[in-house]
Parts: sequence; C-alpha cells; structure tokens
Amino acid sequence: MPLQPVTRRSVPDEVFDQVLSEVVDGGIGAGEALPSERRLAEVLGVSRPAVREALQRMAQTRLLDVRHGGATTVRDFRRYAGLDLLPRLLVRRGELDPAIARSILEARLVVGPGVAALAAERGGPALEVLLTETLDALGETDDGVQRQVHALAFWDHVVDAADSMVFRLMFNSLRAAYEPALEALAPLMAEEVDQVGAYRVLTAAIGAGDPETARAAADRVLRPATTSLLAALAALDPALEDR
Amino acid sequence: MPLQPVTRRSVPDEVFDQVLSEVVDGGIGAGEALPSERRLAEVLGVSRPAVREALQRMAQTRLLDVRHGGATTVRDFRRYAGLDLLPRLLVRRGELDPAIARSILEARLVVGPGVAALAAERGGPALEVLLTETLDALGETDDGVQRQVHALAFWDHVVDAADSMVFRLMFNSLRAAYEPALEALAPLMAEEVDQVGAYRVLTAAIGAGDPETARAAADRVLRPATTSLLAALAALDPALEDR
DNA sequence: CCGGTCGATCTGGTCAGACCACTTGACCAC
DNA sequence: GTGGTCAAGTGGTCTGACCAGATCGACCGG
Repeated sequence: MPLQPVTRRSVPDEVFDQVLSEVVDGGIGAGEALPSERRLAEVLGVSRPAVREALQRMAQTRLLDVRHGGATTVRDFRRYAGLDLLPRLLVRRGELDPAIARSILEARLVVGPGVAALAAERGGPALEVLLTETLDALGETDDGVQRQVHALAFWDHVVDAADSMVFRLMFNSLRAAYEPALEALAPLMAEEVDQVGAYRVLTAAIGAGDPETARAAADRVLRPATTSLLAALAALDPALEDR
Repeated sequence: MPLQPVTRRSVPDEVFDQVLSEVVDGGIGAGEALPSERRLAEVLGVSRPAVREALQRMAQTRLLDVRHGGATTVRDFRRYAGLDLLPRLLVRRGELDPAIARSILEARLVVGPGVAALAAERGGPALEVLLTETLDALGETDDGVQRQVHALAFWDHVVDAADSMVFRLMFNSLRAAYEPALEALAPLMAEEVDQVGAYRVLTAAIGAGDPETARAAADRVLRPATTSLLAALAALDPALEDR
C-alpha cells in the first residue's frame, strides 16, 4: 500500500462523526432531542465549544434543529439532508448499502446524458479538443486508478461546457463522494473506462453540436457498466429485485 | 403582508454570511488566504469562538480550507460547493442571476422525467391513490401559493416512490432552495401548476407502471413552463441566448 | 375550576483569556 | 545544498463565566 497523507482528526470532527452516527444509524430517531451541549461535553469528555462546533456543523447540513432556549432535536435526514450525506449513507456501519449504490448508478444514467446534451449545445470546437486530449491521456495509461481520474476529468469538462450551475454543484458533490473511494471503485468501473471508443463517439457528437446524438452516446457510455453493476447489486441483495 | 416568523440572527450566522459574501461575490478569490481568526474577531467585533464556528461551518460545505498552523484559504466554490449553495448563488447582491435560474429549469427538465420513470417502475397502486389525492387538493384551491405547495407534495411522493436516495437528496436541496422563495415564485410557476390535466396523465402513467410513458408525461408537465420561463430569462439577459 | 402570571431552572448563545499543537520561514551548522 | 533549529504566527482546545430564550410548575385572581 502506497504512502498516504496522515489524517488528523480534531475533537469536533470526532464529536461530529459520533453524533452523525447516532442520527444516521438510527440511535436517535427523527424528532427526538439530543442531550444538552453541557451533558454531551461531559459524556464525551470534551469542552462545550468543541461540542457546539460539531452540532453547528450538523445544523448547517440540516441534520439538527437547534433552538435557543429549547432542546436540540434531530431532523429526518431522509427528508432534509443534501447530497453531501451520500458517502456517509453509502457506507453504513462499515458495509456498502446496495440500495444507495443502486440509486447512484441510476442517477448517473439519468443525469449524464442530460448534461452531455447541454454540453453539445454549448461546447464548441475548443471543448472537443479538450475532451480528445483527456481521452488520449486516458488511453495511454494502464493504471486503473489513473484511468478513473481521467474519466472524471472528462466529465468535469463536459459539465463545465454544459454551463449549468445546478449540474456543476451536483457533480461536485458526487465527485466528493467518489474520489476518496476511487481506489476501491476502480476495478468495478474498469469496464466503463475501458470503452474509450464509446467516449470518442460521445466526444464527436458533442463536438458536432448535436444534442440528441450526444445524449444517446452518453447513454451508451454509461449504460453497460450500469447494467452489469446493477445486476451484481441485485445478486448481492435480492430484496432490490422486486422494488 | 402576512405575519412572518421572526428571524433571529446569531453572531456566528452574521459572520458566516459576511464571509460567505466575500467568497461568493468575489471579495476574496479562490486560493487566497482569509485573515486569521483573531484578526477577524477583532475586525468584526466578536469573540473568536463565534468566528471559529462560522469558519468551521463554511469548511463543512467545502468553501474553505482550514489547516492547523497554516492560513485558512478560500476554495473555488464553483468546483467544490454542493447544491446547498444554490439559493445563495441564485440571488447575488440582491438580484436574481438569470444563468443560475436557467440551470435550475434545465436540470428540472432532465431529472423530473427520470424520477417519474423510476417511480413508475416501483410505485404500485398505493402511489397512484396518493398522487390522485394530492392533485385533488391542488385542484380545489385557488390560492397560488397553496397550489405550489401541493405540486411540491406531488413531486415529493414521486421521489419517494422512485426509491432513490440520490434523487431524494437532490430534491431535498432543491426544495430547501425553493420553499423560502415560494411566494415570489408562485406567479411564475402558475402556468405549470394550472395544468392539472397534465399531472393526471402523469399519475395514470405512473400508476400503470409504464416508465417510458411516465417519462414522456413528466416532460409534458414540466416543459411548457420551462420553455416560457427560459424565453423570459433570455429576454432578460440576451447573453444567455448564444451560450 | 379556569386562565393568567411569575419565577426557578432548564436550554443554547457569547465572551474573555489562557495554553497547546502545528506550520512556516528565516537562520545556521554541516 | 542539506538538514537542524528556533521563533513567530496560525488554528485547536479548554475553562469558566455570564447573557438570553424556552419551559413548566406553583401560585393567585377571577
């Protein structure tokens, strides 16, 4: 295993994670009250400011409802949380949640072609050059992780060209969830990234400024791996079959 | 003007907003360093913990890079921020940003039909009843804002039925951005919400478990208002035309 | 008996000041 | 150059105090 940057966990980080686990893994259901800041500080053996920092960060992501004078209550993350919670939900209690993984694959397949179509409308020739260069770099390496990185860069350019802040922000969150686990996911996604030809067809369609062709080409890039991974997930968790 | 809940702004809230403005409105470009916590506290006339809380919340949303011992630097929100930043970008310096508004409309048109298709696959008869009830309620009121609320509830049920955490979380963020401005947006979206018939067609397709029909029906629900609003935006800001 | 008032006592909000831990960069010895 | 050292500045954490809103029971007047 290659060298890795050391990760330092601050006290508030630690508190944040612990409280988040309680909330996400159901230790404290939605609507229930959290212990008071003072009590939490005492129980966890840290200072109150540290607890406050953690709780405020959770409130920032709409996971808690903090009211001056009243108790701090847990909100229903299913109804209020944003995409940033995704990585935490994907891996719950150390195990990958197949339902979440499925939803990611499905969303990719819906959004990807849409973004590609917009990029085709707005990209222009400069974009085609950029995409082609990225694909060249992708084709030249044999390292699975590096190929993932290049594929990510490819989509990054597509999203840029789509000139859509909403898709940009969605992509940011998904990338933030994907990148830390990139090494583990590379083997799974290899099938997709190996199809450089499909990417080139997509690039051509985008470069030609043809949204509908680009949409279809993006689908053809994304669908194979999506299909086989969905099948693998279904085998993993038969309950997903009939849902 | 109807009564409104009083809004209490805490000190860290205030600091958060001010620093956020600096970051988003370009006062401090990406990569630049923020003044030190002590300095900020001094300049703003508040305590250091208050500043810390605000900065940590910003770091939580990937807008800042805080390093122990080093300076706190601003990150490029275009590349790292999540969907939660959307409301803040939509209204910059008190004015609505047409490019952001456009991206929201476009994204809706891409994602909505996709979600509808998934809901059709997985909904079942119970969902059709739920959707029908929601539409009945929508049809019975003349209040524009209430109609928006019901339309939102309609999509909420659709997203639920799609059984997709990713779409759920996306929807949460978009709803969080939409709801506070609901009153202002109601007139703009009236055209869409008035087409109860189109919603009923969509409901039928979902109830019938027919994904492709549902996809098309959702498109027909969303497209008219999308098209006319996009035209209005283009008139507002001609630069959008040729992008 | 009901409804309002008051206040004790919870809760979170804010502050000051101290000290620890880390990063940086200048400087120095090799 | 290379690597060590050190001081200064930054964020990290704690303590303890006090302010301010929320809550609820005890009380009191109708």
